[in-house]
Amino acid sequence: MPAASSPSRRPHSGNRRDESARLAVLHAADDLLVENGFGSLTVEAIARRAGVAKQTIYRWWPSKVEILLDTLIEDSDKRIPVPAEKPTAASIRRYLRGFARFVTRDPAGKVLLALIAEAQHDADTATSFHKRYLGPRRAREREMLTRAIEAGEVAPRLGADATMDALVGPIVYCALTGSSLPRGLVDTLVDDLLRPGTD
Amino acid sequence: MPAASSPSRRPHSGNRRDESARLAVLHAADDLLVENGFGSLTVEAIARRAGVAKQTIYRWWPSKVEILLDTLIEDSDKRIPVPAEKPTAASIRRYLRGFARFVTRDPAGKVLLALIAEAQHDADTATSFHKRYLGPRRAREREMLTRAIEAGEVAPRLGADATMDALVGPIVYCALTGSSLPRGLVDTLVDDLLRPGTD
Amino acid sequence: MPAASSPSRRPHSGNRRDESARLAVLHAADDLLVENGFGSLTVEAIARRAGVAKQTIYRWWPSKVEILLDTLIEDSDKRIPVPAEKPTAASIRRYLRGFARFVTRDPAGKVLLALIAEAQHDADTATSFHKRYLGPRRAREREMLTRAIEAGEVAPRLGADATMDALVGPIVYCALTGSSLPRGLVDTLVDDLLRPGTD
Amino acid sequence: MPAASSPSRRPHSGNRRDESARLAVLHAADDLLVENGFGSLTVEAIARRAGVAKQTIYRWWPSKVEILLDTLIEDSDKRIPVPAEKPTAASIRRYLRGFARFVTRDPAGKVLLALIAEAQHDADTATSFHKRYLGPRRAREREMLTRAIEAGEVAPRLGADATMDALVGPIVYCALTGSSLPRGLVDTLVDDLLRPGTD
DNA sequence: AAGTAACCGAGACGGTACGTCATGTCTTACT
DNA sequence: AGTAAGACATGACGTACCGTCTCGGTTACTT
Repeated sequence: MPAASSPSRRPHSGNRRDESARLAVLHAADDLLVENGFGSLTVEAIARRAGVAKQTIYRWWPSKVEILLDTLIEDSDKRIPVPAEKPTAASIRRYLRGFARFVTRDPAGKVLLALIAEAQHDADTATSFHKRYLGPRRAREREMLTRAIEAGEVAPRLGADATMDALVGPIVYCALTGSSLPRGLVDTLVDDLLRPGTD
Repeated sequence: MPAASSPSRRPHSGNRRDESARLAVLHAADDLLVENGFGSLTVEAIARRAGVAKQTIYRWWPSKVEILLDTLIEDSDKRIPVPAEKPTAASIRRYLRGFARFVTRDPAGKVLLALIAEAQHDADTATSFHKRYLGPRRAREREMLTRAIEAGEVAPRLGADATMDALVGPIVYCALTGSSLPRGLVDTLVDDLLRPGTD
Repeated sequence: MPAASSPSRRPHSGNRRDESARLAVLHAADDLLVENGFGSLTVEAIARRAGVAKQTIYRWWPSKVEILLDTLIEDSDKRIPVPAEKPTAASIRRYLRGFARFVTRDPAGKVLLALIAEAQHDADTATSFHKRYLGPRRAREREMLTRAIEAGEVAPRLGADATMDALVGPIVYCALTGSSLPRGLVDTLVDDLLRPGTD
Repeated sequence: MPAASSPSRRPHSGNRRDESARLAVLHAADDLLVENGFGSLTVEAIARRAGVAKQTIYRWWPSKVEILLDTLIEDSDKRIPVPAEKPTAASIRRYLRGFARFVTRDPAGKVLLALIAEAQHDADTATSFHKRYLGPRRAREREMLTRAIEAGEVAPRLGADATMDALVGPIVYCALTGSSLPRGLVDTLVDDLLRPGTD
């Protein structure tokens, strides 16, 4: 064996940002959050787990919250995209069920809960969370619902935003309190609040 | 009588627990939470603000979370008692409006949000929060709703617990996301989910 | 078993100083010093061990050092009294051998070493130690030596105080450094420094 | 030249140990010991005085005793080196006088006394003190004396170690008890115990 | 081909807060 | 009045992370 490689070293790319380091940080943060909870999620632990220097984290992310936001945005775009084309009552119901599964059973859902929580503790987190995640997502949800209303698919008594809150709120609340989602909750909410089709 | 009292000293009561110290801690914690948020709520700051030794805090509370739980329990028993006698559709509506006001406008409501949040970050907090606050409160809410159902005041399609989650969830969710509660949300929820009388 | 007494309780006497408490404190301090060293000798530990309230200690002794001084004075008067009547070269030699044994092997000797040590760390200890122990003892030793010189028993080249320092110093130094006393050290010191009888 | 140097900032050296921090700690410890005594020498005070974070101290020293040992070793190598080459009766006398001055008058000598004292209170200190300071120093002193004996410069009746104890003991003892060293003590000890030349 | 610039792991640094321990003062209730 | 019990304010302990900094070393773009 020549001098070619030190044994267990991830080689980095030199001049440009090291994509493998970025991914390692994202995954380390996610894993640690799921394993030990946000409370013991520290930048030093992420760096250790990712095999990355602390400074590499601080170079690219202003705080651990932004790391989690990055993972959350990627994951929720992948797992629970907001239906965009021609939404029907059925597709909304499907979306809410997907959201409920994401938030109660998917490890990635823990990140969302943790960020909602941290936003209570820290104003910067709240700002970032709204600007980067919640705002855009709500906009797409509102559009989905508005189109459905215009198409006559659903006819809620409340405005689009308030209706989404009334639908999503119980799901998030159950997830936050650790209660398993009661059977039929999503369906009943959809039936009672969207009054699909008729009155 | 010359040396009767040294001027600026809160005398403590000796062998028994100092009630004034207990209250000072509770209020200091509450004030600091409202002023600076949970993120910068430290035991040292509480002790400073309360004019109390750190050890006095650790003697009586295992963590700052338990301090907040104490204030929350006292405050919410005072401000938003669960109606006990002969609940009607109207009293339930009134209770939910009170709860919404508590959680969105009352400083003491911040404590509830902070504890829901911290329960996401720390398992011990979750346990304590459920055992000492959420469990008992939910039990009383369930009883309230069950009695109203038995009395024919309301007729929800879901079970008592699920119905409470569907009613309370949106309120808490709006508070957590900092959105102001949409006009008419509580009323619509009551109307659509409790189906008072029949349909 | 009458109703007279709770089982393992030393009853206290009410109005006058409780002699049994005094002795319990003295013995507890001594025992703890020998068992764990001065470093972990605390007033609270003494109180626990003696089965006595902390305040009872503070009422009668200004510090733990004074407790140790009390035990040291009683013990060294008992174990290594300074020969008073008609001192001879032989009785001085015997005294020094006794002192050496006390300081290297007797548990009570540990108290002397601890107080010499603590006197380096704390000025009040130094003052108290000199006033209550070292001063009086040195006075008696000087008198012993002076009488022996006047009687022609010994003829040191140095003054009485300096000679005692030269005799006692090596013994204490060996004890402090934990070295076992070299064979023949005391005898050689006596022979070489006191030049008994002749020149 | 505007940004040439930020004025009052001790820049630290990055990856490697900061030598100026090391020295600041050493001097702070030394100064505080001399000013206030070992009793009020705390790690926090050292850190404050040195302008250093407490953790920087704990990173490099396991306890304040080791800090003092470092200063003692450096200082006594500088101030009272053990004569190595061809020791004579005169050089031994000179060494003892230097040692006496060090221990009674030099501020650095206080460190030696404090460590001898602390070794009585704490077993770890005793171990460290012997291994790092007393052992090596005694070895060099023994060698000095052995060579002088072999060269016929001196002829003590005791072994080399015991003789050194008999010479050094009184000096240390006087320093510990705060008595000023009696005039002629060192000379008389040398004369009577080393019996230089003949008998 | 040599020089430069941006990235990387490593880790020391000054800080803040943690939760624990001992201090010496104080009050209560009992004997 | 002396005592056991124990709460209290104070302050040091040693630990864990924070976010900033500098070090050497490694590519990959210049020139």
